[in-house]
Amino acid sequence: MDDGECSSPTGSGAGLLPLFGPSTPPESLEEKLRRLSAENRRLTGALDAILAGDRPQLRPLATSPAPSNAAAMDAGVTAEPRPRVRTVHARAEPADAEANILKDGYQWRKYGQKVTRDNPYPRAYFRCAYAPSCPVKKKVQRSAEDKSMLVAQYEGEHNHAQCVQSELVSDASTSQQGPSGSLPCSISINSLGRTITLGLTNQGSDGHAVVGEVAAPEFRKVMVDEMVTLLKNDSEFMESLTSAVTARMMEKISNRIF
DNA sequence: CGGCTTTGACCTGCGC
DNA sequence: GCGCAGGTCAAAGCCG
Ligand SMILES: [Zn+2]
Repeated sequence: MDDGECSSPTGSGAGLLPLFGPSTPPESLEEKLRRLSAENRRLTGALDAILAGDRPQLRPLATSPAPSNAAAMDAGVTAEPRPRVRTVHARAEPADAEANILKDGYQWRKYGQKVTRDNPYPRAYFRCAYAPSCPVKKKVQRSAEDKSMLVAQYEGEHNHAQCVQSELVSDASTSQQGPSGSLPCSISINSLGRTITLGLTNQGSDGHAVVGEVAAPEFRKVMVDEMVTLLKNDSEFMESLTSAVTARMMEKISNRIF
């Protein structure tokens, strides 16, 4: 194989937090909107705070096969191997998804492939092509439900640069985050953080109807706008979308990509 | 000829 | 101690 294009390792925090969920039975749309606005303001504040000062404090949320890294250590900044594990959900071309190839801009050397228990698709194990100087590893596996989605798990950080940053479309869909959203909505954020695509997938890999795309400078504003619009249309959908947006935002924040 | 994928074997942690 | 499941090794082979 050969490389060619590159992209940014859009790492994502491993945390999906149950922000919404508990109470939402009888609530006026207006009140809901106010609540969400407040929530958004809170998150914005948190974002600013985190962006202002470096705070590497992440929520150690375990997905399914949590690594044996306790990560409970703090202040110990010695020569810790930094077991940072980032999970990235990304869309891929059908051909790439079939071959478990995730274009992230780095050169990888495949060293194994196994079938896992709960996922019918095999999991591919990659190591960074820059032999042991760069100890980064990644596992790529197709999503069980959405066959066009690749779930990559990065471990470690690269110690070198890559060539070009290509557009890695990282996705967050409600199908993977808790019971709060069963609607098939999703949000995709370009790896450069320039554009945001809100989508409504139709249970399958092909039905990806783009709802809107916005530029980054108006990120928050448009996000709130979108929330309002969708709220007017369908509050349930909005809730799902909010969940997705929040998760994705937390991921972005965690990795300080902006 | 060199680097990389392929693929089954091997290793290891963990639960019973 | 055994078996399972996930992770890695390494021999063989493919391809430029
Ligand atoms: Zn690397």
